[in-house]
Amino acid sequence: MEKNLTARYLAAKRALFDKVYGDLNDMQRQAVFTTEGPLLVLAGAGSGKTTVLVRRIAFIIRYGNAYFTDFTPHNLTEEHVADLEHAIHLSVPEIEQILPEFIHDPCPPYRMLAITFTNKAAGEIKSRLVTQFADETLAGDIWSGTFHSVCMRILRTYGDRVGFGKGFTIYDTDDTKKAVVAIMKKLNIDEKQFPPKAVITTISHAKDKLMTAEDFAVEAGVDFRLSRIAAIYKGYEELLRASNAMDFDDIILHTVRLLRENPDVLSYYQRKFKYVCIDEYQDTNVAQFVLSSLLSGGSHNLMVVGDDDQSIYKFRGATIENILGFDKAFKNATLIKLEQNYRSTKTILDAANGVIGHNLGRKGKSLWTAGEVGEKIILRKCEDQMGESRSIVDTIRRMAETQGRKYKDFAVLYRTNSQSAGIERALQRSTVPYRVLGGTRFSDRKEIRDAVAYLQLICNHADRERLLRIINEPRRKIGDKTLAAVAAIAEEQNTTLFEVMDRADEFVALGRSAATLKAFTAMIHRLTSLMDTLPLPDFFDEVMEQSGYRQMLIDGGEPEKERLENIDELKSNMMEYVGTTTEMGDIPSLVDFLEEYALVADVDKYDTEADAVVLMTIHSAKGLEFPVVFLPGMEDGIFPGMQNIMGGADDMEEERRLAYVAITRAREQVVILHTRSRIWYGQTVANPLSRFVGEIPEECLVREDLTMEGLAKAAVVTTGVKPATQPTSYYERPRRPKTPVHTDRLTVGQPTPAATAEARQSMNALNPGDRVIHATFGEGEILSIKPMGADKLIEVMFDIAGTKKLMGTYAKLKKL
DNA sequence: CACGCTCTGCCTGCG
DNA sequence: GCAGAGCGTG
Repeated sequence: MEKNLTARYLAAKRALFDKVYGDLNDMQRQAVFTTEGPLLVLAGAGSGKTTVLVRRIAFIIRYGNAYFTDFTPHNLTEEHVADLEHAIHLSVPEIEQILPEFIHDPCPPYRMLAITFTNKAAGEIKSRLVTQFADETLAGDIWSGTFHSVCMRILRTYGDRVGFGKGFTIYDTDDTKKAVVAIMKKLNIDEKQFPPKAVITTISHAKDKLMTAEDFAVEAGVDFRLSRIAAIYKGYEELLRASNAMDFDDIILHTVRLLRENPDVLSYYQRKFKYVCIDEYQDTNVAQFVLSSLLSGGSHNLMVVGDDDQSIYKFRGATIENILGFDKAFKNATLIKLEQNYRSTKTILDAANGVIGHNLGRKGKSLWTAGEVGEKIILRKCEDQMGESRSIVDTIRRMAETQGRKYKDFAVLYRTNSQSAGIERALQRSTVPYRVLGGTRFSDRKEIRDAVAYLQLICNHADRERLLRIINEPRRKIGDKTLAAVAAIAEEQNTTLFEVMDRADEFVALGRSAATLKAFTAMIHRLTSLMDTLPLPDFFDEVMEQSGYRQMLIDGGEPEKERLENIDELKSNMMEYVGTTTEMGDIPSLVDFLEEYALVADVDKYDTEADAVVLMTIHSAKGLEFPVVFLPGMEDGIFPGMQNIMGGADDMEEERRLAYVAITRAREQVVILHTRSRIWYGQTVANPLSRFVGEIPEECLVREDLTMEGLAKAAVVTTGVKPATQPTSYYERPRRPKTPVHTDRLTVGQPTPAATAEARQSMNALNPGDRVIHATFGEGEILSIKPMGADKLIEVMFDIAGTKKLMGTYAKLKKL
């Protein structure tokens, strides 16, 4: 009897939770309610991944392990259980009033850690958490951020334990490159034989795997190539140490080292974090995997969300094995798959499933939808990249007109940034508004880097790379010779460049340059003393004035105008930064700003509001969705790229995942484009259709041929081979079609140079119902007119020749 | 030391 | 096809 009551109580409780979370599907709900132990949520594209993540965090904070716990109050009565059973008929808000009685071991917000990859994702999680809680501060207490920001928060407290001073600097990829090149020069290593880019990638991947310079040297052994890189790695590490700086990889690496080497610190964080959640787990590398296990090592409540099929960042160190081997790495892990897709049509999902199904190394998911079949995927062949670009613009214009779509409904996603140029040109000629994402980032512009380098040097005089960057910018007549002398003295005295310059008059070797060098350090000292007395933007103005940087740009005149504007833009970023942070109470220091600046990428991110077609790489489109997606350049040699065709099977699988990501960005319509021939890196190539397109089920596709050949054939089909010599009796007798003929599979085209403005004009004047005359077919009546590319498909019922479909520009119809 | 010419090499890119 | 790097000259 007692046992029965308990069972009824638990069932009633779970039914109530199920009803309140009824807006989620079964799998999503299970993920939300599973709070204890390692949990892997395999979330397919568009399956509500972020929703689950956010709702689960909110659930744990509010109710703890309320759903799955078998805990029952000891004073359970028949009456109470009956009440609970009846409560199922109440409304959701009413039930929510009851739920607090089931709270079991809830988690205080500050013991919750949520890690994402991008600032954008972190921002989205934060804002969605705020809407989950009425109390904003509750959401604010949650530790949520990127891997790097979370690690920085830890390193800011304990950085000294791994040998970094308080104000350590973060080196970005450009600083790293300069440093590595400098080391290579010093070690006399030929840049031709060892391209710095490859060296940097190798070092970065070593760091991703938690390999130190010593580890790397051991692994390299006697291998000539690797041991040279090991030497560079070692020199680079020493340089970073001397500059009191870390690169991005180091931020993770040193945090792991800190936790591994300091049991007290590890134990503090393990006790602190009761729940750890990692987003985009398929993108994690070895270091991040180790970090996740360390931080969650106290409670073992590690939840990871990801999609092995969307792992597209192997090239920057991600190991798909983290997600594939999660259950092996964490015993008793729960696996939940989210396969219901709320984004795309059935056709799009069938296509995506068809493609990804060709991969072997995957957990195996199959997306499905309760939604509609939708439009077929258009597979369009164009003559060249010009035709490809134009047809995209034409289709956008047509769909905007006929389907009432907004421009922001369209995205053009390509494999490489270089593909954007042609499409941009076509868009520029039209009136279609567009934006291009990617390319040079704001923070990568030279003037921005220079300006920030001044600030960084002011904060950290030891910063060698930043000093070298701006020492002669503007020109101060401090050339390579002088700097080499300074560097030599610094080496000998085992001190920093700045220190030597500061005491330049003490070194005979510096001779006449001493005064110039001292003038420079004096300026930096002067600015350093101003640092804490002025508000940040005013201080920045002062730096730009005293350094002469602003004057240099002004003197540069018209060509430097944009740079000057960018400097002002940076200042307004600062004003914004000061404005937002002071609201939260702290007065932001220069150090705070620089850290934020190093960690937070550009502000000029994708703005969903502006009504414009958006162009970007498939990589940057991950996580986004659009009603209509164009995929130009679907050709073997472009996508998959040549280097992936030559590479191993793993590379091809990654490339295929990228194709999967591309297709699943679309909600309603995909247009795949390829060309007969195109100019690719200055060479004319005729690529075969992408192998990935061949993996899409044929019934998902509808083909269009806009090549010259295709158009010629279409013209033959619609207007007859040699119309003038064909007897009219050859054609069937007049007959109205019983049902409108579908034009789907008809090959249609855009106007060729032959299409004169005159032809277009006369075509535009035509309407269904008009009587027309054709050179060959004689008189007839227009049944319908459909836009096709830039042209029109006109269906005419001729009195003698029967019903024909004609391309407007070829048909030369005359209105009667 | 600054400018201009030629040569090369080229995918994707968060923090 | 184009941009950035490197080299040579005024």
